Amino acid sequence: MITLDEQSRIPIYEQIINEVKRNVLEGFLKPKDQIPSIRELATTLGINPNTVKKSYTALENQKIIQSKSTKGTFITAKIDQILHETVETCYNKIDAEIETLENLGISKNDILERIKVGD
Amino acid sequence: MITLDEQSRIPIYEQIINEVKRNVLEGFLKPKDQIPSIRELATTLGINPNTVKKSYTALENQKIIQSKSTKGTFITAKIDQILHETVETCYNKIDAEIETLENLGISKNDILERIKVGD
DNA sequence: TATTTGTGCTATCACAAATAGTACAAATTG
DNA sequence: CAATTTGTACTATTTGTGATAGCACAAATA
Repeated sequence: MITLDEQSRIPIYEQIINEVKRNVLEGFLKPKDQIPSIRELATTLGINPNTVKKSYTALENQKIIQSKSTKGTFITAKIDQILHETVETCYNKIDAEIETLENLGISKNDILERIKVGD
Repeated sequence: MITLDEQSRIPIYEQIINEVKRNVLEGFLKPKDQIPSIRELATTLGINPNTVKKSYTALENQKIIQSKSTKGTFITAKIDQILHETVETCYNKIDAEIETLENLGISKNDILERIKVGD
C-alpha cells in the first residue's frame, strides 16, 4: 500500500520511491511481484501519471523494479539489497542528531538514557 | 559565523534562522550582541538582502532578535529559551529513526549498542 | 478490434524561493 | 550640513522544481 503525505517537504515522486522500498522491506512486495501500473497508481493516488513515471524511472535506475513494455512493472530487489542502505541512512541521521545534542553540552550517557526510555 | 549549505533542501532563509539560533546555543552570540546588518550579511553570503530580511523578521517574531531602526539588529534570546525546543526536536528525530529501525526488525538493544559505539 | 502496458515528448501551470530595484525615515558619522 | 548606514516597506520579476495536461506510439493482451 502506497500512501502520500501531502504536508511533507519531500516531493511526491520521492515519497513514492520511499514507499515502494518500504513495501519491499516490510515484505509486502517480493521479487517478481507486480506493482500497480503507472496509470493505475496515478489514479489511486489522485496524481498525474507523469509523476508516477518519474518515480518508476528512478526506481528502475536503482535496480529495484523493472518495467516491461506492455507487461507491467515488477519488483527485482530483494530485501537485503535495500535493507543495508536504509539502515545505514537511519543510523547516520541518528548520529548527526546525537552530535548536535553533544555540541549542546548533553552527555552521551544522558542521551542514551533518554533514548532508552523512549518517547 | 553564519554559513549556508547550497545543496540543502532547506531554503536559505530557514538556514539563516537555524544558524543564528545555533550561534546563540554555542555561546557565540549573547543577549545585546549585535548581529550583521541585513545588507552586510547579504553581501557576506552573496545573497539578496530581501532573503536576509525574511529571516530576521521570522527571528524577531520568535523573540530571538530585535531590530532597531537605524541602530541595527540585536540578540534578545537567552540560550535556555532556544535550548529546550532544539533538544526536543533532536530527540523527536532520533525517536522517529529508531521507530523506523524497529519496524525493520532491529531490536532496541541492538540499536542502542550500535549508537553507543558511535560512528 | 479494443484495451492496457510502458515509453517518450512538449507545453503549461503552480508555487515558493530568491532576486532586483526603489524609496523612505531616522540615526550616525565626518 | 552632507553623506552614509540602519531597518522597513513595497512591487515586479526571475528562477527552479514539482506537478499537470495532453498527445502519440509500439507491443502485448483479451
